[in-house]
Amino acid sequence: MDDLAAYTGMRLAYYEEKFSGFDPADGLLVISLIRTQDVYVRAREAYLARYGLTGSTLNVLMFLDSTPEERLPMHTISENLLVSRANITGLIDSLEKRGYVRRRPDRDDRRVVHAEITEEGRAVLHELLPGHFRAVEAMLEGFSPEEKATLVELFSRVRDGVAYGYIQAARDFEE
Amino acid sequence: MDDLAAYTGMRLAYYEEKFSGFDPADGLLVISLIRTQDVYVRAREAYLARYGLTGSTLNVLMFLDSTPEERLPMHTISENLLVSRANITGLIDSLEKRGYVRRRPDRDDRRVVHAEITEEGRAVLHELLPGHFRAVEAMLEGFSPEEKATLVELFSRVRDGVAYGYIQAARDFEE
DNA sequence: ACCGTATTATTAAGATATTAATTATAGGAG
DNA sequence: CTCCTATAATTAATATCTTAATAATACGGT
Repeated sequence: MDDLAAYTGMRLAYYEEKFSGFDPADGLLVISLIRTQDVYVRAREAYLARYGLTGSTLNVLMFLDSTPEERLPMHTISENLLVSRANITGLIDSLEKRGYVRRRPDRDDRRVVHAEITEEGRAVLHELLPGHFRAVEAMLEGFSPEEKATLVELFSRVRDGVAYGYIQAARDFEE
Repeated sequence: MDDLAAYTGMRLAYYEEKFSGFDPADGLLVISLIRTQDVYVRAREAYLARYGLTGSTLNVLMFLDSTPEERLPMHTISENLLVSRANITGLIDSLEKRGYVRRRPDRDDRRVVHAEITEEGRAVLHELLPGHFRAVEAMLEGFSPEEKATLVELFSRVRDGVAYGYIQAARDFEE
């Protein structure tokens, strides 16, 4: 048991007693998920900070870099990256200021603004990605392909559970 | 394949070609982790918003509610919840304003300030927790005990991987 | 007892995110 | 053609979190 389990164990035993029927295993799973993402994201942020980027700006650059299209409308970036349009406006502002992306008007629809990665953007991205990929591979080198596949499948089922369980159950309880 | 995989598949195939040796399975795993936590956290925030709380304020209330001690020093809360002390100051400010917690001076060390949950804090917490626990159980009802245990163990190994892989590899690459 | 170093909590400054309001443009119903 | 509604991006207002600076206190070595 690592200190996460020791810490959460105390809380979960308390709530198991107080709300009989609550399974501490469920609580541990949820806390494990959140802590694991937190630990990973913090490590990644620390690495990206050397290049003046954050996880969010990296996501935008990678998305613009890897799509077949030359450029993409703001709302497309927003929808794919699951962040608000207002936030995309700010992220593109930040990247544009450094010359990593460019804004372009849409040919047909004057409401639409496209964003496009520049050569400078590609340069910094391709400078940092090898270290990033190597880090991810090192992080996961202890996992077999089967274990990785299991994890991805379980993640997918947790997301389904959120949609068809968490939200629904919370609504039921409200009534 | 859900739309997460469809979306990430495009990116990952691109980077697999571009940086040969990068395993798309690793990329998918990392994106799955982040998306899964994101989906869960957003659903939880939506539920907690009905009670005027956030995930962070809930964590503080649960931590103060479930410890054997009457009250806890600010720095103890900070360390256990893995957030900065400045942030704990703000969260306790916010909860104190609503009467859910109380600040108390330390008997011996005048630098130390303790926080303590109030009856009002316990009342709102115990009002929302049954729905919260029920939601978590509903979310995970499709998982066997073995699958839950597997997931928790794999999470633990991912965290180890971050510590001994991601950070180390990033440092190596830097030199 | 005194000094220099730790540590605790807070405040200040800055980054990043969200929702709601605003402005401009599109596009369909009549 | 003209409204009316919908959509795109931005701006404004907030909230939350982080790091760095600050102020008060503690404590060990001499």
